Amino acid sequence: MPEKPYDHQAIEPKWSDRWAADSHLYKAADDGARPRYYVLEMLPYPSGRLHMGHVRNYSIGDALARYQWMRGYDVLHPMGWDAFGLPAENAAIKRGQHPRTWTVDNIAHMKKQLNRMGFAYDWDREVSTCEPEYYRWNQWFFLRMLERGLAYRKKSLVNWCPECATVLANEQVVDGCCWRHETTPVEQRELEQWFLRTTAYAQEYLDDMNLLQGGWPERVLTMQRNWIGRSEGTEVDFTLDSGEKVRVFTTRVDTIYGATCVILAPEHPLAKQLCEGDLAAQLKAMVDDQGRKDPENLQKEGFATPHTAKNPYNGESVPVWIGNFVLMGYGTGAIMAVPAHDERDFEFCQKYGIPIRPVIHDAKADPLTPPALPFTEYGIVYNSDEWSGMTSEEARRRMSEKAEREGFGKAAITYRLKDWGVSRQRYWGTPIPVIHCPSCGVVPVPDDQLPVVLPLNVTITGKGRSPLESVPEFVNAECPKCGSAARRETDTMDTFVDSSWYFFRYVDPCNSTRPFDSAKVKPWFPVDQYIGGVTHAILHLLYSRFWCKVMRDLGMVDVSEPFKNLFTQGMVQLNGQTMSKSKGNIVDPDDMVEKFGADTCRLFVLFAAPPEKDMDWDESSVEGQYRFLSRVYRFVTRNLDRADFAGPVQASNDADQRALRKIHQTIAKVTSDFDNRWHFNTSIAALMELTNELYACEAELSPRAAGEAVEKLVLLLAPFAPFATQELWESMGRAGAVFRQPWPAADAGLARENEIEVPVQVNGKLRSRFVVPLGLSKDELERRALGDDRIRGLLDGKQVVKVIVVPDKLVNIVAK
RNA sequence: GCCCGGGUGGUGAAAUCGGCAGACACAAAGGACUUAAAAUCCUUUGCCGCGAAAGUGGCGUGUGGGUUCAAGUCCCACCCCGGGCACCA
Repeated sequence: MPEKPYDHQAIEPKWSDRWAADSHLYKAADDGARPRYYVLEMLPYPSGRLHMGHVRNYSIGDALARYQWMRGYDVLHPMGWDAFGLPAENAAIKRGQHPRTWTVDNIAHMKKQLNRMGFAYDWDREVSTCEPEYYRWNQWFFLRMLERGLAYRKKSLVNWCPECATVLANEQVVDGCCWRHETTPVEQRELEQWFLRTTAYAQEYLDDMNLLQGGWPERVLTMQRNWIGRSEGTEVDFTLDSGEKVRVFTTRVDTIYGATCVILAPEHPLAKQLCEGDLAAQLKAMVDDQGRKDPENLQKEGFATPHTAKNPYNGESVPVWIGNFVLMGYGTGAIMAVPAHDERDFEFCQKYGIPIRPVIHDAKADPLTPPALPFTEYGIVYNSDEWSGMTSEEARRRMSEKAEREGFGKAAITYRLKDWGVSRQRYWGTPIPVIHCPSCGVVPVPDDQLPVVLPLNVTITGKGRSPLESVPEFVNAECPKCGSAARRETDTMDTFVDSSWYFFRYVDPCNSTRPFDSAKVKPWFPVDQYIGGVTHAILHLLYSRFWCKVMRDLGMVDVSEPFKNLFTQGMVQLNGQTMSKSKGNIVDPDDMVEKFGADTCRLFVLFAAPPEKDMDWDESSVEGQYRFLSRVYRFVTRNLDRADFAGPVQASNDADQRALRKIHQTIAKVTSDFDNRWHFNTSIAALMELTNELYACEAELSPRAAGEAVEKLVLLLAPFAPFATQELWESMGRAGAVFRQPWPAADAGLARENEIEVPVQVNGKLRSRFVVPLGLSKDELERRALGDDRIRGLLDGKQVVKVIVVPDKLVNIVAK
């Protein structure tokens, strides 16, 4: 058969249409004995177009899924859609387009694009988080949390993005600005908001990290650890002169004899009482100022109150100050200042002339030489009554015990993590299912009235109130308890709620009586491999861990952690900036797909860099991938006539042996890349090497060897280039989907080289090489190396001190 | 400031366990085929020398030291780039 030119435009649409109409090809068996579950981190947003960042992400997951299929595993690899409350959606509504219609249209477009790219998702398990049915289960979860005290409503200072006109979670504030609007500083507003008690599991997040160790990147675990911010310390009550107690938190109770004042956060509830007259105004000014701190150049400021507080350990009364650097949101909102042993306290007390009294000395230094201040390390306690002479560690423990025994404090653990503020004043999101009744208060919407759906006749103003408030049909409700007129909650949930559990819903996407059937979920969990960007290390990935633990406590799942393995792929950057639709610097795959085809496009993104590495977008080398695919295509098509696919494989000549060796070396290489490190750039390089080798010995190949070459080449390439390989598979007269074929096994015997070139070094410098049979003994290698003509010349007049022989690797002669 | 990554040809990169640095590509140059072009195929290509040539010598993985027969890889110090954290008591 003559070779055929590779024509992606003829081949690819043919298969993408067939696959789209035949989606059961992708369906994994529910009763598979050893299923694998691969999830690509949440979903393209239907408001955006597919860009190269997505293509890279999906190409990685797709190659893995196809490989696992070929290894005989049932693989669940579904796809879903998220709707974000983005300006784009809001703009659609403003244009008078129904947001749902608009979204559905965009999903259809996105699906077409993904289909055109040949990504092998299980479309039947698609989950769309913007569906009322998904809202229903978000609401159902919310109500379960409300019942258990895991959801609550509280008035508090919250982050407000003026651009989004909504509240943000702490996790969504980046450098004091909104994560979506990097130049818009976040304001602090006091609002009544809904929270989810993520802190209930603070310790569990840390403890369960040993389930994730090894499977998650260390970097992500560290970020979460920092974010959770566990500190062990002591809470101690200082007694105010007014008789009231003020509780401080410290990790260094061993330094308490060095406490020379107590400092309260300006927002501390006691601060108002302690500041009268002029001080009240000063306090108010400081509280107002707290909201718009410039994180870059913060100055420590404070002022003294006329009050004192008594240290329960030494009975000393120290002045009470108000300080802007003391955070209300951490610990108790009050500290004891030990300027000698804390850098911040030192700076503050020096500025205001507050005494500095050292009580810890360096264990390695002379006790009589005071340490350079501030001395913040552990050491030996002195000047501290009966505690003097103890190590810091011992004093911390025993002083905490005393506090507890005598009732003025206790050992305490504090976390930096705060509860998740989920209220949003956006249109787009799951309505929070409660009703405010003038007589009954906050009343949950009964389960049988779920879902509470978003109204359609809404105007988006972008002003500071939820758009839902202006829709009377939505707002006006009846109290489920007493039946009187009531007001429906107009806050919607953060859309991170959607992404917190969608991968459970994938398993049972059409369930209309529960979020999912636990029995169906069981065999698939935890997710074997989750693939996504590192950007969600402390957002989505922490929320998902929270949700999973809640579901476990509800008895719905029997895993504590949702994702066994996490892979964070590198970002695709354009001119140094991460490609993202919010920045508008996206590169659409359409042009490349049109010109070179989806297979080329996928090969290209996989070949450009290992998947965990960030890559700068530069498509100048894409033609090389097209050439490679064409070379493969031509090799296969022109060898089809003579190729013999049946019977035992045997080398009948040198060319056969060369080809078979390379084939099996390549199988081993690609297999190990899949099993170990996913460096598909080297897998593809190995396939190019194989192709080059096959071209070189093509003329002499026996029919059986040619058949073997064709078959293995096509199978090995199948995870990366599904369209071309499917076409070739069919042209080979084979039936079915190529990615359902068994993955080829490497034959170590055929892969073995029988000769090897061994370099010879003299004093570590390469001087010669010679070819020897593989497995030659050390002695023989040494004898041959020393007998080499070039080496003999170089060693002339020198003394051979030592010969290092690494069998099948190298010989190094040390000579003087 | 603290904690992670990373720094290799003109470019993307490879070297997986301390063993031939630059695989595989891109780009470039030259050649074959062609009336011509495209496509394809072949050759050269880390840097600096010597040689008419086959060859051959030196240098070379951010910098400076060290360990080792042998270092891109291990150790110490430093520089640069990227990311995370940063009044968390």
